[in-house]
Amino acid sequence: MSAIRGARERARSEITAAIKDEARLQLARDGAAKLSLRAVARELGMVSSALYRYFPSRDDLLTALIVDAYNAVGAAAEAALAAGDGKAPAARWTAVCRAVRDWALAHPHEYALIYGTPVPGYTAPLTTVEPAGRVALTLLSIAREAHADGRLVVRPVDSLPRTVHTDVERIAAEYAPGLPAPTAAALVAAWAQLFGLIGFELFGQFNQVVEARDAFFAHAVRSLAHQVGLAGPDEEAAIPDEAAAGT
Amino acid sequence: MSAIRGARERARSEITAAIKDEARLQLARDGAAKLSLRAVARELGMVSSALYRYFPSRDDLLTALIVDAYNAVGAAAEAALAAGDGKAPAARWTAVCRAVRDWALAHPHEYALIYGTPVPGYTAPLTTVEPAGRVALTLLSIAREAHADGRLVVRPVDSLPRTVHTDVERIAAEYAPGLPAPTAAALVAAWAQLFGLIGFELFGQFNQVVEARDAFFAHAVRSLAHQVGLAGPDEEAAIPDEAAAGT
DNA sequence: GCAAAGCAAGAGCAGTGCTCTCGTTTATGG
DNA sequence: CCATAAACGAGAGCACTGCTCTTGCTTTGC
Repeated sequence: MSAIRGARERARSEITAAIKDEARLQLARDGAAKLSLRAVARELGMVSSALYRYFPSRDDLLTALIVDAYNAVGAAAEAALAAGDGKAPAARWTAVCRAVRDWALAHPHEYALIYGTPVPGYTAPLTTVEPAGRVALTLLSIAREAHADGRLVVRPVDSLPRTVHTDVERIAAEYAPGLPAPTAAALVAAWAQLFGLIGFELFGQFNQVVEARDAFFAHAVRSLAHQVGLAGPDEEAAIPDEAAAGT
Repeated sequence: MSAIRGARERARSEITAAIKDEARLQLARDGAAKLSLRAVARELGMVSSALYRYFPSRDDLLTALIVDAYNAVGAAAEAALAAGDGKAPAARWTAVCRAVRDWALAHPHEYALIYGTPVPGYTAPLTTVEPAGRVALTLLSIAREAHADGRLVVRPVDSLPRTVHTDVERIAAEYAPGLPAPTAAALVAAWAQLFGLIGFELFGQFNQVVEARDAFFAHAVRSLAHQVGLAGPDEEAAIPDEAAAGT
């Protein structure tokens, strides 16, 4: 994918990019449901059928946009992680969460495309699974590094069901060897819950309920970090829960 | 809405119901995006333009379905709450959460309609906000009653931002007077997070990540209850794995 | 009993995704 | 160098969509 193979191939990749750009524009403006192949082609000065030389169907165009969106939010998360290098795990956690939320607020339709309702009969092709995992892996890496640095608070969780244990052990083994299963389970839950918070804010569920969006999100995300065990040593002292559990 | 005003009005309400039923059928089968007025009309043996006598536009039909869906999931939640009357707050919490999830799994497209991406340029009319609040109010009432019974564990939350405090105070004042602000804040967060968990499971984000869906959900929901402060002292020991003495 | 309102039907408009055909251009292999 | 195959753009066309308007018919209410 390096050398210039010829004028045709270069033109092809340029046109493909132009189509995606225009499609992304319309996506951001009107949403995924109103994305029209004909409108994209029209805007690009070509006829609709010509577009099918580049994307075999509307769904394939959407898939390309989905992959891009996953990569964009993943890159935002990773950048926030890298920017917070050296800081306390809890701070990095909040930074990454905030980055994801900021991206979502800035690109609501793209967010909806990947974390909202999947398009009708559409099942995500395998090309999307790797980009889709970037945010999750970013969050996971925070816990992994915190664990490696001995800064992870592993709290005695009321016994983890065995089936869940095997699920999270499999994940931990692959991406964060040594990570305690309860932490991994809490992380997966926090991961899903994070997008619950963002989705509710973005899709209007918080209207007339939560007005202080920023502060509420920050508060909730801090709570999530605590739930995972990422609470920094400074703010950890607050909560000595009633020790009412044993494995 | 009681007396039979006449044959015409009865026919009208019957046809309206038939349209909604058929639309709900197609919604469940193909999803909201593929819901076609013409197809509904065709299936009912009428011509498409006739359908506009009953619903002025496709969006209005969708709105009707949205209201129905909110009421359905709300009713499911309330039923679960009523069924668990007298039980420990945590048990009632999990029961309600489970009921919402069960409803979602049984009606994925209807769930997506109300908790997924909002339809394109669509802004929810005011008729939807009351039904939309039923699940939230059900969850809130658990905390309210637990608080009234002195079974609410109010844990010292690291200081609640003042703006968030006023938000949740407003909610508490209206629906659960006396409920501590930290609890109310935790509840709102848990509410959103609950739908994060359900959405991720339903929309495929848990594919190849979490396989033990039931157990994971139960675990996560228990954790949410604990976060809100609903963990009853008796409930704490009741785990499906080790058959300990429950309530 | 009659005017008004409600109603079903049909035609029609503008738009959609997608397919097929038809010339043209480009790249490649003999 | 040139012929063949592949890629390409344009256009017509199909089946579908939401929605509007007109035309008659039926029910309702005064």
